[in-house]
Amino acid sequence: MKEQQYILKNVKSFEPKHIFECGQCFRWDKEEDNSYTGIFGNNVLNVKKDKEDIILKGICNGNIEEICKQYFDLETDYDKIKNKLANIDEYLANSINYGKGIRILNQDLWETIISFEISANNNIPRIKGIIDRICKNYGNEIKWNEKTYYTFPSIQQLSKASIEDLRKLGLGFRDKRIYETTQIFLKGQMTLEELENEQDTEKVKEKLLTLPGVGPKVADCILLFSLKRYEVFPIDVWVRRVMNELYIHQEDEEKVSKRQLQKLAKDKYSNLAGLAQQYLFYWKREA
DNA sequence: CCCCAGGCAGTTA
DNA sequence: TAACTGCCTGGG
Repeated sequence: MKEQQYILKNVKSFEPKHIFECGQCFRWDKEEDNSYTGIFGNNVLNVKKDKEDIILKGICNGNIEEICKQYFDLETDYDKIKNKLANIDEYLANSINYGKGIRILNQDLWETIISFEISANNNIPRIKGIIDRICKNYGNEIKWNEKTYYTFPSIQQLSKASIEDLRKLGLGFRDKRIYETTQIFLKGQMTLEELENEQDTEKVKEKLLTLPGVGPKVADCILLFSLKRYEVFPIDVWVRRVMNELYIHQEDEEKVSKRQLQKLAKDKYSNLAGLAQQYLFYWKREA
């Protein structure tokens, strides 16, 4: 495949650092020139901000423009979304100001399911390392600029890994969960299509929750980061921290349940709760 | 040495 | 249904 390039002129709401470091993805790495290189699908891409332009360059399996429009959610008007959210309260307005270039990527469902199962009780550097090793061992090679990159393995490719193989890659207790989830999709007991085609968010979530390694938080991440459900509100330790700090009296912090936080988020942010979560999360982690 | 990290699953009360 | 606990592993 040949290298392609696509330049976004004068684009608003697109900051590589915000997009790749707001916690939604694990396969983008910062380069020395502050650009980011990542792998998604069968594409390897470098994203560089140059003043008001975004330069997208890499090896694409198809037309780079169409692929990037889809992956970077370029059809969505983030200015409109941010205006709505910023009007909700001052805290949100501040956090949006901090992560104004965030976009929710349109990520592959299979990769997102496995990646967030791996994220359980884990930290980001280690999650990235584990996923790297999985791709190196079971994905396809793509060469670009003298470097070799690896795609995320398909269901069939990952099914070649035994529980012991996965343990050797450093998955720890998550090995069995990943193995069993892979088997479920390999055997067709659940399909990616049925998840993608189901319109009712609660029904998709119920299905996701039957997978080993998928609990409420992981299910919400899959819904938000791959299935475009902007209304879900994944609560992890950081989101709990930021919600406590902003909305809960200190003496009540221990008492407020996850369920109550969910209700609070829904009441405040309604159908944009997931986007609010991203801005708050990024702000709390960076600031 | 201990503690924790973007939770889940299994067990109690 | 809420509360509690163990879990692989690597870094601070």
